[in-house]
Amino acid sequence: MKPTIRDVAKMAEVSISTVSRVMNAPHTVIESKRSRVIEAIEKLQYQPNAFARGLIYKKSNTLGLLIPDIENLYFAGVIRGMQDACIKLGYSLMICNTDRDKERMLSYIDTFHEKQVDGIVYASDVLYPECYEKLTGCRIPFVLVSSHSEEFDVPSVEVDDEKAAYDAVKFLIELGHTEIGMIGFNHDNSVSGPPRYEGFVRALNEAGLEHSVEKVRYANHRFEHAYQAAHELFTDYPQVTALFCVADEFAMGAISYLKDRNILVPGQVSVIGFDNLRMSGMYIPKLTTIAQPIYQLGYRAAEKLHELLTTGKVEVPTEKMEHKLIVRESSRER
Amino acid sequence: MKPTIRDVAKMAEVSISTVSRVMNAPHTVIESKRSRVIEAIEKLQYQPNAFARGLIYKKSNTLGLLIPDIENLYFAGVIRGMQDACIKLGYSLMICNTDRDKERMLSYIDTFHEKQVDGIVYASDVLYPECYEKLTGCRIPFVLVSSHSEEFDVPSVEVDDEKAAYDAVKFLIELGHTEIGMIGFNHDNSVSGPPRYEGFVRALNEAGLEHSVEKVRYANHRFEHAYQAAHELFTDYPQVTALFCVADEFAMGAISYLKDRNILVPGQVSVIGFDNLRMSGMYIPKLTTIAQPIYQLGYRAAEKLHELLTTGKVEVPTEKMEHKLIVRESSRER
DNA sequence: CTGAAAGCGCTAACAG
DNA sequence: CTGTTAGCGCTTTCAG
Repeated sequence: MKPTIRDVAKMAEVSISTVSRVMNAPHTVIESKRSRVIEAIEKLQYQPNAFARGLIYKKSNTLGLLIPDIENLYFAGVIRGMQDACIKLGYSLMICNTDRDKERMLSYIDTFHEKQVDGIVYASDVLYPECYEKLTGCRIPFVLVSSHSEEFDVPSVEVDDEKAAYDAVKFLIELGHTEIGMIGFNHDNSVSGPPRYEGFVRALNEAGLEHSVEKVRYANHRFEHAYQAAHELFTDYPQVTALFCVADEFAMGAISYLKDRNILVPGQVSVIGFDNLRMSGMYIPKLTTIAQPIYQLGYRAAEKLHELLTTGKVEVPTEKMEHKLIVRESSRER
Repeated sequence: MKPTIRDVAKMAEVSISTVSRVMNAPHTVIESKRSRVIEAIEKLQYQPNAFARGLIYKKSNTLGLLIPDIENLYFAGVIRGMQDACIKLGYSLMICNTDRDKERMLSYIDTFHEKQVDGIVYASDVLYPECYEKLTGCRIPFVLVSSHSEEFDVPSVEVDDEKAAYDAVKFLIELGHTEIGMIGFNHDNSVSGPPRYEGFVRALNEAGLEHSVEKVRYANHRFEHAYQAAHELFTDYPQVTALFCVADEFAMGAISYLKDRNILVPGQVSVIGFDNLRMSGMYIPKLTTIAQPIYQLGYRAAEKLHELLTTGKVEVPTEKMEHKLIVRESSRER
């Protein structure tokens, strides 16, 4: 059996409250006893039982994270940021992969509830009403990252998707391109899909390139789908010379397709991505992209949740972080 | 306040033991009361408190995972497998990113201990004696994945690294290459580093290519380092025409270097990787590689840990899973 | 079939 | 400064 506070007390020949005190308010216990207790703790490798503590404090010092796909480099970066923030703030982290499946989310929320996580970061997925209801029903505080909600009033951290997409497309236009295509996220199961499309449209309109508005195909978060989407797009519009992809993974899928078709990037087609994944500078060609502060997004989300947990509210409920254009090799003047 | 068993009991007008019974042994309570209780549970959105339960059962139904780098696609795949197994087996998962830092591991083990995880999967890192001591001191059962230990007797799941490396290099040799280089893991902080090097050497020796044995450079798990390692290797041995990389990420880094130097892959140099990451088929050129059953490795590790937890031992303590050569575009006959 | 009561490991008054 | 004691929310005998 694992040693309990009683074992420590016995070994140190003090009462259990004294042991408890050396753990929670060391200076209130006389040196002689304190050192005996500390010694006993070390000898027994004693660790206070988090269940018993949780029962009293009604806190688990654990945060839950609901994330669509851990195998996506974007989310892996977010997790890393969150985890570092959690270390700083004293939380453990429970990560759940939702696969964008609503049932799975709902069931994970139940688990989180049962395990008494102190709060949840809800990443990227659209905030389904059912999830919102359940979360508020359980009274679990939560924040959104890489997402936001029009319907509900929930703190969030993200980039300005519309503006970022606009900047990307504007860059392509300034390069002299007039036939511009896009590979976007489906609008029905993504929250950044619509604003990124709007940014695309705004840049086009501003440049009088309305005719390109229809050169859009949608893909489902993984590069295989982007490969396929690129195939459809270039079959329908072979005249396209520049492509805006709403994710670096899509850019890689599209470039892979173009390569298979022997179309040169950036020789014949310029491609710009979105995210600036860890590997984007290593792709061939190196990806021009809109960088998101991925790590910081995760970090800030955890901080925000912590703020909500400790003060009951957040100063800046919806926060937009800066994006940045990074020009590398996959784009070129027309 | 979250509702407790008392609230449910009150609403259903029964005692708390009856409520407890409908949750744990529904058939032992009469239908009329049972339905009242169930109704109350739903109305209150009641979830039993895992702390209280844990205190009694001395189980958390939570597994811990110690992983070097969540941003590495390889580990992301392992996690995915583990998580699916955990769902099947009824565990939650607590993932911690060690960054290969021993202090960090030790501190995470303390956290796991305190949170009373039922068991731990220790991924890939070398099993430091300090960690082993602590883990056994805490009496937390654990298994290794993508790793093993010579020193200690711990269950493990991995591939046969020596054989896999041998197969990779043999493939290169059969392609007619005689000047073969390698980019490996440092031997001092990786467990698969040495066996993969040995496989390389064995294949070379078997073919009478001993002169290539020294054409090795080491890199530190990320492609930037592999890029640098490739630089050093090709500066010292420009005659190399085939390269064995012990990770796909290394292969990407090396190819990226070669590309920057205008050396064609596979035209002038053939490259073979290791892992078969999710993105390896999307790289340019598509990577020839040794596939590991990444997802299954994670899945099996969780199953093995579960076996250890429930039966107290494992049937097959050290398990090797099958690897497989996948030929794509980055390799070619000499 | 059901309720009362003990107790899991710990903390927090409360006396001394 | 320190020991005793009453719970935290739940499960589990033990009577009835």
